[in-house]
Amino acid sequence: MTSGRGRDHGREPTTRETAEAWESLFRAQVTLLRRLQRDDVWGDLTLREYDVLFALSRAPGQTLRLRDLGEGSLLTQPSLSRLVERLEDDGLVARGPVAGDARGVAVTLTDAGARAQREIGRRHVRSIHRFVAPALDADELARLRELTDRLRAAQRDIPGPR
Amino acid sequence: MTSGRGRDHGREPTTRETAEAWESLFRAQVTLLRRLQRDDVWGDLTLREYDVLFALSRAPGQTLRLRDLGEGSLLTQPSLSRLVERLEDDGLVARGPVAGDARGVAVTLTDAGARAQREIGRRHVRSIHRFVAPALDADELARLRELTDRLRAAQRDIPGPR
DNA sequence: GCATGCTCCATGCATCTGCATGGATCGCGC
DNA sequence: GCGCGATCCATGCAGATGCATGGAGCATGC
Repeated sequence: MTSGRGRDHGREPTTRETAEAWESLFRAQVTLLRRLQRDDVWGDLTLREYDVLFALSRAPGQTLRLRDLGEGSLLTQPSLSRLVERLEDDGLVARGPVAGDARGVAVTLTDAGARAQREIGRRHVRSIHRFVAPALDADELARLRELTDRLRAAQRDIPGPR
Repeated sequence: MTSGRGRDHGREPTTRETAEAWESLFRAQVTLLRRLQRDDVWGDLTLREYDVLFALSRAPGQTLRLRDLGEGSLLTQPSLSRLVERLEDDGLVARGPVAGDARGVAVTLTDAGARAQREIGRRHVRSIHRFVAPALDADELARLRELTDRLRAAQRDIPGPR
């Protein structure tokens, strides 16, 4: 009897298989992330600060609510709140009101912030290429991307602990 | 002309392809890690503390030098040093000398530490299965594991920034 | 044998993070 | 229009983290 899952037709993985695949993914990410962080491409910013600037650079109007910034963030809400405060002090982002919701805070990339993001981003992608390209060819990378995309996308449909 | 890379015969990926694959891997790990951390399986420990106990549980004699613990760790050397200090205060590990090197510190799992690792580990792998199994079938997980293993293994051969 | 540079670990200190909480606003039922 | 729980963000505070540095032992050359 097959399980009722939609697009997924192969054999259901065992607990061990899921654990081993997750550990491999986890270790690969940790190893690579540490190398990327050590690479001298970050200027005065940390990876987490750059990540916020990057998210803003992709957003329409280079603006996001604090809430939405927190969605894919590595930080908790209070930490993100203060990180944005520091970025504002450095002139890289500006905070403003959200139309139609007086609780919200809209975070916008300033010109200086956009410049910083572009410069760091350019160096960062070269750094990525240096570490990733020797390991996997184009087809393998496409497959890796597809699998990790699906892994992430599936999380939307799985209920949380609460 | 083909590049001189050994086992890798496919097309060399572009900078864009490496960056997009890395971002997908990165986001998947962050998303999943946050869900795993929220899951109530950790008792009094943090993920990083558990990770140290886990590494020790796999080591011969359940013992590792501080230096080796740091290899795959998420922490810097000083932070790891203090984390181990806390674990020792809690009775989960013991510190001792290293035979033949008076500089070294050998960290050993205590019985209580081994118990804690097993209990948390059991809950943790169930948690992993819950989040991963709905997303990918057994073949896909095996493929994902192979790709991430190779990605990580390749880092040994790539020179660092210094 | 000894000087010199390197490795391993610990510690002072500033900063960052998370937890708990609070204040303001929103949405919804009535 | 009003009450009440939920959402959004900020802040006090304790603890964890990283950077810079220091001290002790090791390894190498001479």
